[in-house]
Amino acid sequence: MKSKIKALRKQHRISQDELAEAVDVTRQTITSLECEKYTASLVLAYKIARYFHLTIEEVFDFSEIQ
Amino acid sequence: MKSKIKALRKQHRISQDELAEAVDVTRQTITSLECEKYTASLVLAYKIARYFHLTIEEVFDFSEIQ
DNA sequence: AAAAAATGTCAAGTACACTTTGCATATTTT
DNA sequence: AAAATATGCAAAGTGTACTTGACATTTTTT
Repeated sequence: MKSKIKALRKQHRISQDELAEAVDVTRQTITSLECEKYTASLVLAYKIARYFHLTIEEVFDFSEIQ
Repeated sequence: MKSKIKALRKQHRISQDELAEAVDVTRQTITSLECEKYTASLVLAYKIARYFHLTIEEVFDFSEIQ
């Protein structure tokens, strides 16, 4: 699923490692989300959105669903 | 994870079966979410929220995270 | 230019979201 | 009260989110 994670991360000038630690997953998980290898779980989506002070819907792109 | 799914479904006077069909999962999945057997995927959470014309954050309870 | 930090990827393993089928009980409708 | 509909649950299977560890390449810093 497309998302603004990479763009938000760059705006905040933090590495994948820093974001990973902040939301309590491995760096590999962040890489996979940014490269659209798979879709975040609901809880991880929430943690990432909250980290950037945004809503889930603001971070993830649901336009291609259904 | 706690959610307002059951309450919203009753407000809308639809069965688990109807909601399941609307969001393209089995009735068992809806039962499991309502009984907190597991947490919806991001995509399913979105579909359910959209069905009720709400945001994901309005339907699911993230207050117990972290 | 060299060193350090950041990123992408691969492979194998674990945990859990979701399916399918089927049955038992509860609730609603007739 | 009987019939129909709705709900809860169990067990076994599939797919995928996420982990771990390790390596190669790119980007940034010195």
